[in-house]
Amino acid sequence: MTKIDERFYTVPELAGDLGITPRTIRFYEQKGLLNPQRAGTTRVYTRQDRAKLLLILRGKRLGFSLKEIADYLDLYGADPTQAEQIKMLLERVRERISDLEEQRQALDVTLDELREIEHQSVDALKEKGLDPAP
Amino acid sequence: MTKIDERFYTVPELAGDLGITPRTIRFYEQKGLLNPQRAGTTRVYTRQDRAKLLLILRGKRLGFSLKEIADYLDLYGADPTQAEQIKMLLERVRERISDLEEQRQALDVTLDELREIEHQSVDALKEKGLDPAP
DNA sequence: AATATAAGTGACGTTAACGTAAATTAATTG
DNA sequence: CAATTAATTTACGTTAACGTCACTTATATT
Repeated sequence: MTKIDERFYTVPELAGDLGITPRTIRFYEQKGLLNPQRAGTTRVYTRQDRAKLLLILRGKRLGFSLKEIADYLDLYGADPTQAEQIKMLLERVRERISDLEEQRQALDVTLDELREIEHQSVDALKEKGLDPAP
Repeated sequence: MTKIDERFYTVPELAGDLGITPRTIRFYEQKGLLNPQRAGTTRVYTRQDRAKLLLILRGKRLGFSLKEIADYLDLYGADPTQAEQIKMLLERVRERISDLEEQRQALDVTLDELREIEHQSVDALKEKGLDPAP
């Protein structure tokens, strides 16, 4: 048993697969988010590395900063039970949710104000006998 | 008649009133959004200038870039009928509305995904006999 | 006039997340 | 082994909207 699946990836390969640029992957490493092995100078990524990169991209999509993602990943592997990791994740996720809910509120307020301006503009143009092209 | 209300403002005064810093006001001028008169080297703002600044701040609140605001303000005074100005405003406002509505959609999708993660995290902690502190 | 206060100026710094270009090194292929 | 291709490194650039700091100039007060 434990015949491990030995599929390796290179930077351009991962970049192509995941729709990002090589520069981005190296940038993440520079920021401490990835630590691939090397074959000479060439980076070699395992499937775990790839999974980690996917986690990073997901975090980004969800609006976390690279710093936050890095903090989270630091618990990765340093926590056998993963309980701390999950707790921290939960905390951040809840923070993020509340941020976004706030943003949503603000966005709705802004939308209302913009619609009001739209309305007024249309009225003003009508009074000049012009067509606002709705 | 036409006894004009001659109230003038200075940079720090406006800044204090409007809750921004003097540097910001000078920055706006540097970007061509304001053109106050001078008494020697000191900037002197009329009530019109103040109104213009309020317009700028409102535009910012609504999410327009300084560039967009500048473009808009350029029509100010260069358009006797103001029809063009209103048309352009309407166009930008509609663009902005549609941007924001899109953002709102994306935000809702993100929120859903985050809530899903929250849910999973809570479950995972429960299985370890830990309290997720809801 | 000397000092103090206020206003202005110019240059540079900040933040985030990379992009770009040029120069190097390494690996592969004929 | 020479040439090509691939990967890396290094350094600097980008964007937006200002903030900071160190001076310099101007006005006001004593």
